[in-house]
Amino acid sequence: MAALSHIHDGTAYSRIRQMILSGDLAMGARIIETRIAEHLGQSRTPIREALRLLASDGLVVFEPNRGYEVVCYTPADVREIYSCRVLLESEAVRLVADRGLSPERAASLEALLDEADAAFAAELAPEILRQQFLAVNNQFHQLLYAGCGNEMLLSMIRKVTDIPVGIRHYFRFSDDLLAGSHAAHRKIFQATVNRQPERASALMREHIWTAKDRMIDPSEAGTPTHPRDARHDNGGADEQSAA
Amino acid sequence: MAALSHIHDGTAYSRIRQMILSGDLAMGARIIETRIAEHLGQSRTPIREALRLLASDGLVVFEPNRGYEVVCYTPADVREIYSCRVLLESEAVRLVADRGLSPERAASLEALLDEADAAFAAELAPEILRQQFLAVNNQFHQLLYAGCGNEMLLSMIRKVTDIPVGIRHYFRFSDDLLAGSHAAHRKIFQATVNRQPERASALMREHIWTAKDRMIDPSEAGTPTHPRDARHDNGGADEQSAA
DNA sequence: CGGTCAAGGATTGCATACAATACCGAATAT
DNA sequence: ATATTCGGTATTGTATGCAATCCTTGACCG
Repeated sequence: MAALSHIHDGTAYSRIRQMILSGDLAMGARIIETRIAEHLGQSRTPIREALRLLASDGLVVFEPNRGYEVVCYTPADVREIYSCRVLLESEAVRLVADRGLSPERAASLEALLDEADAAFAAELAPEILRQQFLAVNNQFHQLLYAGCGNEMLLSMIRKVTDIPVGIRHYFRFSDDLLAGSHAAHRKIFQATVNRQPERASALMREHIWTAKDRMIDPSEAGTPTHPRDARHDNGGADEQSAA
Repeated sequence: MAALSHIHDGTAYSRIRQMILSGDLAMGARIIETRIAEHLGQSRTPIREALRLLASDGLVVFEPNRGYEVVCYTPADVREIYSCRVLLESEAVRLVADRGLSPERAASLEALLDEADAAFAAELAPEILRQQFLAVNNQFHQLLYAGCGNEMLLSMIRKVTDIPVGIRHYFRFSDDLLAGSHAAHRKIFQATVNRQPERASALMREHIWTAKDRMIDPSEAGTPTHPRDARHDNGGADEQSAA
C-alpha cells in the first residue's frame, strides 16, 4: 500500500493524499472525518484508515481523540527534509550512474530537459514558468532515480519528496535560480550518462544544497498561512515542491 | 503515531508490531483480522487500522481483498536494508560526533559497552551470549543516534532497524564475529566522544558493511521457513536483529 | 469585569452487521 | 485422467450506530 503510494488510484487514501500534495487541503488545515467522508461519498471507515496511513506518511498529524490536520512544517522541519534529500538523492544518483542508465530512460530524461528548455524559451509569465519548471523538475528527479536498484531507498526518497506544494512558500525564487537549477540538471544527467558516479553524486549534493540555501529566513516570513479552516475550495493544481 | 512507533503503549498497533518484531508472528505468516481481533480482545475495526499502519511500516504486506501476511524478506531485500543502514547510520553518527555527545548519553553508552564486556566475560552459552549481545547492540545503536538532531533521519533509521528477529537467519554468527562487532562499537564510541565526525562515520560504515558481509549466500540457505500458519504459539523473546 | 464551571454540541473510538470478493473443493464433462 | 465450472465457505470491504472524549459557549459567581 504505502510502497505503492506514488500510484494514483481511486482509493480514499490516494485521493486525500493528492488533495494534500496539491494544496487543495492547505497546510495546517483541520481534517474532519465526516466532512471528508461526505465529500468523497464514502463512509467514515475507509476515510479513517486512509487518514491513519497519511499520518504514517507524515502528511497529516494525528492527535488521539482530537483528530487530524494537514502537516505544517516548521523551518527546522524543512531543513531536516532537505538534509535527508541531500543524503538520499546523492546516493541514488550514484547508484544509477554506477549501474548505467537504460537507453529508454536516458531518452525520457533528455526529453524532460528539452521540455524545460522550451519553457524557458517561451517567455512565459514568471509564475507560469515557475510552476511548469517545478513540475518537470520533479519528474526529472523521480525518473532519474527510478533505476537505482534499491526499492527501499526509493521509498525513502518519495517520503522526503512528496510534500505539499505549500512548502514552496518557505523558499525564495527568481528566474536565474530556476535557470541555474536547470543547468545543474543537465550536468547531473551528463555525469550519469557518462558513468561518473562520484561526480554525479557530488553535483546532486550541491544541487540540493543550493536549493536549501534558498530557504527564507524564519524571521522575515515565519510559519506561513495557518488557515485552520481552508478546505476543498481552491481548484487543486498538480504541481509539486521545489528543487 | 508512526513517528512514535518506538513507544510500546497498549494499542493494537504496538502490540501486533511487537508480536512481529519478536517473531511471535513468524515471517511469512498469514494474518487474519478476526483471529488477531479475538486474540487481542478487540473488534476488527482497530485491528484493521493497525494492520494498515504496519503495512505502511513495511512489517506486513497487504494485498487488496486478500489480506495481510508478515513480511518475509528475500536476500535482496536484506541487502537493500543494509545498504540503507550504511547510508543512514554513518550520517547519523557523523552528526552526533559533530554536535557532541551529552555527558549523560555518553555515560549510558559506556554502561552498555561495559554490559557487553560483562556478557563476554561471563562465559555464557553461545546462544544466550548471542541474544544478550544483540539486545545490547541494538540499544547501543539507537541511543548513539538519539541526539543527532534530525528526527526524520531517526525515523528512517528506525524503519531499517526495527525488523523481525527472523532476519537473523539470513546471517552467519560466530563468537569472534560478535567480539569484533563489540570492538567496533568501542572504536565508534571513542571517535564520537573525541568529536571526530569523519572517523566515526567511516567506522560505522565499515561496521555495518562487515555485518552485511556475514549474510548467508542464498544458495546454501534460501528464503528461510515460510510457515503460512505459524501463529501465537512460541513464547516471544524480546531481542532484535543483528549488527 | 474576569474567571470558573457546567451543559451542550461536535468529533473521534469502537463494535457490529451486512455486502462483496476471493479461495477451495467437489462434481462433471471431455 | 485432467481440466473446468459451479457452489459454498472464509475473509475482507463498507456502512451505521452508539459510547467516550473533547471543545465551545454561556451562565454564574467572585
